[in-house]
Amino acid sequence: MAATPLTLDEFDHRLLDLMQRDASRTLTSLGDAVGLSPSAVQRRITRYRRHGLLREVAVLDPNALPATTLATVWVAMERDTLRLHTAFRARMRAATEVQQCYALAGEWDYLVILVASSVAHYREVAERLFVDEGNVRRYETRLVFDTVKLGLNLPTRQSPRRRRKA
Amino acid sequence: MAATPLTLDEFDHRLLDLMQRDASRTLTSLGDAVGLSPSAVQRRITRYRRHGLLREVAVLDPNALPATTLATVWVAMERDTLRLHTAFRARMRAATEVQQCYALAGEWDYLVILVASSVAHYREVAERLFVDEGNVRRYETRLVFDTVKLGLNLPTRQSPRRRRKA
DNA sequence: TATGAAATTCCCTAAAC
DNA sequence: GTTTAGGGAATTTCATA
Repeated sequence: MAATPLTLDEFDHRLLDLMQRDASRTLTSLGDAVGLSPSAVQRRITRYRRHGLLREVAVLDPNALPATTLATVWVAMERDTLRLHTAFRARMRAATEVQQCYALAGEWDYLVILVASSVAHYREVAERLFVDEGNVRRYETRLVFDTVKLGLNLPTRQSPRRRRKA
Repeated sequence: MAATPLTLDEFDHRLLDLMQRDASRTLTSLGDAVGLSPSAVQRRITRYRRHGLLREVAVLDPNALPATTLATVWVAMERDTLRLHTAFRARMRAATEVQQCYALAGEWDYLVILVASSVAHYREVAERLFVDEGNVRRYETRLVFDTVKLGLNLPTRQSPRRRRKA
């Protein structure tokens, strides 16, 4: 999916940066910020969407929601079979409680970030996701007691922006 | 911030669920989905925003972006001083390379998810965030080589939805 | 092949009920 | 909560460099 190159110019970088912070801005406001007409902005955004580069979502503040239990889990698989990994990944993608899942290099195969409505609910989910299927050799849970920062902003440039001072 | 209770009814739960998946839907479309008029939907969304519960952001597909290096870092602090923790958290929130930061229970104090444009860039960032300040006792990095799932969807209900079968 | 300006349509927003 | 009406934004069309 989304194997298209899609060349980005400076306008694109600035637009994507702005939209990752706030996707509710109007085309006019975005255009003013980058020096483009609303039409031009809209055409570019349409292109991002068509290429599967961009989607818009609502982000909720976990602290405004009562009884939200977050947990981080590192997972080591039993064997390195492609089949087992594929099944595991499908399970992660399908589970609504899984917020994020990353394949890692090193001692642990995966990092999973889970959300549940209580610790009891978390145990239930962990049992279902990591024990019942039998592919998991070992997993370790660390409960989150505070979310310090929450976002998904990605840099769109190849190199970090130059700073005045190193 | 956002210490308001804010009672949610079934309409709210369904709306928040839909918007976490796709925030670009129109009020009419959302209203049709939950059985409410566009105006009613709009009033509710306005309320979410006023309470700081909801914001809208654009999410980019990391696989559509070349040269995106993701890394997970667990961090143990030198001492348990409130002052040191506060400073650390402020640094995490300020750094654009930090996608997420969670305070953990157990052996490690924090889990940080970082994004950089290259491994070299990552090293530079890690040096700046975890070494230069001197509050960090130990940190361990695991590079991400594949993003299996990426989202921030939170359940808004106290209990998980009942299933037909346990 | 990109742009910006104008016209149209549609949606958001705020009334009144 | 819904229906209504008005203003504003998104989208299309068009002329242009």
